[in-house]
Order: sequence, then C-alpha cells, then structure tokens
Amino acid sequence: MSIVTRFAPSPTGFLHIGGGRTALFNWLYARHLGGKFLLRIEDTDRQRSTPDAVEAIMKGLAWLGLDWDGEVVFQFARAHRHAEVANQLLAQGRAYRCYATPEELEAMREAQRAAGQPVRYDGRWRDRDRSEAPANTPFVIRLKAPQTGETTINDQVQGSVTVANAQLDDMVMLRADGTPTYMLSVVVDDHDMDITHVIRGDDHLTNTFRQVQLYRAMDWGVPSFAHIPLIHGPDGAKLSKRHGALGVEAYEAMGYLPEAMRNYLLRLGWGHGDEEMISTERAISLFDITAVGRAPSRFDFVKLANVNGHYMKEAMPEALLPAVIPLVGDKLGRALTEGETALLLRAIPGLQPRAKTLVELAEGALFYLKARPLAVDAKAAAVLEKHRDLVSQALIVLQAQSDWTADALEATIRALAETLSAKLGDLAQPLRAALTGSTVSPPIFDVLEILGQSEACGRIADVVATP
RNA sequence: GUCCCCAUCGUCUAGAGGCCUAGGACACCAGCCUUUCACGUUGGUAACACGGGUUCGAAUCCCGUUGGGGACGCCA
Repeated sequence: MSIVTRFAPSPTGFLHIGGGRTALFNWLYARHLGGKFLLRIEDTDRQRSTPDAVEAIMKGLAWLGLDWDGEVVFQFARAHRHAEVANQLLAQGRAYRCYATPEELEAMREAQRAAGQPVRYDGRWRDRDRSEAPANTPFVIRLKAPQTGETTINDQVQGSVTVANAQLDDMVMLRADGTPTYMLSVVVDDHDMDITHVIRGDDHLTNTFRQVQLYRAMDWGVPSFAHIPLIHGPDGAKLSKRHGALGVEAYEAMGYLPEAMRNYLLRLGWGHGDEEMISTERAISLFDITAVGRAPSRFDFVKLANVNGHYMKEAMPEALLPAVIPLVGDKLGRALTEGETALLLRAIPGLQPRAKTLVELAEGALFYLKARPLAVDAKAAAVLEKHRDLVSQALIVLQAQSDWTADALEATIRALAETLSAKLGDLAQPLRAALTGSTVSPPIFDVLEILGQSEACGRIADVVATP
C-alpha cells in the first residue's frame, strides 16, 4: 500500500520552527517510503486566516526544500463537503442539534470550574427533541459520541494510549453559521485525501480520541497516527510566537543553510546511533517515525550554529556565492561589480572555516571590497605602530614581486623575515593589519593573492604613509 | 480542577535486562597544530529525577512521588 502524509498548517502567521519540523518529518516519512506528501491549508478560521500567511508558509517550505505532491488543498473550499458529512450523521441519528448559546456554555464551564468539576459540554441537548428547541435560535451540530467504554489509539510515537469515553464530550462539528469546525474538517479531509499517516505535534494527541470517534461514526478506516513532541525554547518553556518561535524566514535571514536546518531539526527528537551530520539524502533512507523520541526537546541556537558551520565548510563556494552576494551588497551599501563578484568567489574558501553562517561569511568578506584607505581598528593600529619599519621593508619586496601567488608570496616574506632576523609573525601581523584593518583574517598570503598586487601594495602604502 | 504524555551529562541524544565503572555530539576547560582568528586534532569536567518493587542481575520492566509539558473553544 502506498502511504500518504500531509502537512496541514493554519495560515494565521508565519511558518514557525515547530511547524517546519512537523513538515520535515511528514516529508521524510513519505520520501522514505516512496509515498506522497501533501499540503493542506487549514483556513476554516476566516477571521484569522490571511493570504499573506499562506504565502509565508509556502515560501518557508520551499526554502526548507520540502516539496509537496499534487495541488495544495484549501480546506475552506471544501466546507460544503464537511457540512454534508455532518448532515449525514444528523440524519443517521449519530449527531444532534444543540441550541445552547456560546454565553450559556461559558456560564456552564464557569460553574464547572467553580465546582472543581471537569470542564466539558454536559450533553444538555443530546437527548432532547427538536420540538423543544426555541424558535429562531441558531444551532450547532454535535457528534453523538459514545459515553461509555474507552477509545484507544496506537500511536507510532506515543504507543498505545487509551482514554475513557466518559472523559470526552460531544464535539461541535458544524457551527451555528453552518461552517465546519477543525475537528470535522481534519477528519473529512484526511479521509477524502486518503491520508494513511497523520504525523503532527503532540498537542493534538488528546484531540485524536474525538476524531477517532468521528471516523467510527462514519464507518471510515482510521489512519495511523504519530504525535511528535513539541519543541521548547532554550529555557524549557513552550516555544510560542511570543516566546522565541521565529518564522523560518528569520532563520534564512540569520544566514542558516536549509540543509543545516533540516539536519538540526531532524536531530531534535530523532537519532540514528552516533550519527550527527546526516545529509538529507541519508535522512530519507534512514528515517523511521517510530524512532522519534517521546520527550520534548529544547531549541539550541549554539548547536544549530555548529551544524550550520559544518555545512558551510562542506559547501562548494559556487553554491554559497548567490546567497552571499546580496548580503555583502547590503553591508557595502552598493551592488557588486562583476570583478568584485569574481573576487568574492575566490575569497570564499578562506572564509568558509571562519563562518558559522552566511551572514558571518559576508561580514568576513567585507574587507576585501572596501575602498582605500581602510579603517584600521585599535588592535591592528597598535600592531602597525610596533612594526611600521618592517611593513615598509615588506612593501619594497612586494612591489618588486613578480610571481603573485600565495606560495611565492609566502616564500618571499619568509625570506625577508630571515634577512631582517624577524619572526614571521612580526611581519605577518602588521601586514594583516595593513591589508585588512584587523588582527583577524584568513591566511595573509591568500589575502595578498586575492587582493592582487596593486590593491595590496596600495593598502600597505597607505599605512606606511600614515604617521 | 479533570484527562493525557514525558523524565539519561548544561543542551541534543545512544541505550529496547547482563556488551554500561553509561557511548557520541554541541558547549566549556587544557594541550597540539599555526602568520592572526578559525578549522582540525588529543585529552578532561559533566547525566540514568527520587522512592519502592520484580529479577541472580535494571538506565532499561512495574507502582508511587516529584518535576515538566499538552488538551479540556461555535481556534486550529
């Protein structure tokens, strides 16, 4: 049997990191088994759903590299079908009309809370005849759920979980305005879309029992469920929109790589022995939903940075370039010329092991492209002050240098150091200061080569001239 | 309050009764490498929440306690 998974976000905001991981697990599971991964937008809440959010979610998934199969399903467009199911159950006596007003129900819950009772619908309209209904009062349709016995789900992550039916109340399926609730819509859509495996956050676990009752009422097969634990913030508190949960586009802006995000998110709750760095391809071949842990995990930016750093080092410079160009341009406040782009590409290999993110890489590249004379930071200025005479000597030999490659330049400077009875570092550090304006940079001979003779000597001359 | 879920180093995790004097990774500390900073590399600090069982033997199974989390909407 071919499996079908789905990611079903509600478009009420950006795609946050927890949703991203849920999507990833659904995607991996489908790809691993050669099944389908579908996208359904749960926009039945007309007040809070926005087109912008739909776009943000799709962009987020695209950035994460999670491609879905087939057309996107918009849940609200299927409202008639949902209503049809509710009405069918009503006709079959498996659902009933409830005329209680929202205010009345709120009062009921208030009283239950005050009395220390479980808060749930008390079934006041469950067995009343329609003739008792007040005239011209809107009604909702509730599922007539079993009141005795128990409901069990065999969750692929949580195991077998059982709840007494007495704990569950009769859920609203159709609102007074005739629109379906989430509980109805998910079940009908998952059934109609032939979803075989429902993988979602474990905040849905308790909802699942009610949903199963609905499947049973319709005599539908129940899909396999997998409720994955939520991601918490660094302090252990729930990761919510007002508490550290960022949209995936924020991670993109911070300079993280999609493949690193996938790797990091995958390792949050899932592992395969001692493997840490797991390529997407390998993840697809190894992923198993039953191996997902049951405990919630904390989001750790430091570890993310480490994973990202790994992928930064592994990446081909050409692959990094397109993302780096606009970042450098922004920091420089201007577009790069073709020559500068070529220079940037040559500079990337030296920058890669020094950058955890694309943003850091762009910052590290800046000194190559800044116009003379370079601003020199305090530490670098101090180094220059100490060895200005050596820099002058270096300038002379560099101006005379004919073979402008890192290796040849190193030989030249080493020879000069020997001639002057100086340590290589005494020469390299002030040169670095002159060339980069900083005491920290990629290997100085690489910098020399990439800058080119004219620019390099110009920068050195600038500092030699400055008293 | 009711119901449900969870519990191994600071963090992410390996561990499915003996392979565990608990392994890996990040972070941290120390050494090495070295023209700086990184990278790399070597070593170190650091955990089975607690209490009872079951068993010849428990991180692994059972019960309880404590601590986290989630759900209880005409939101999704």
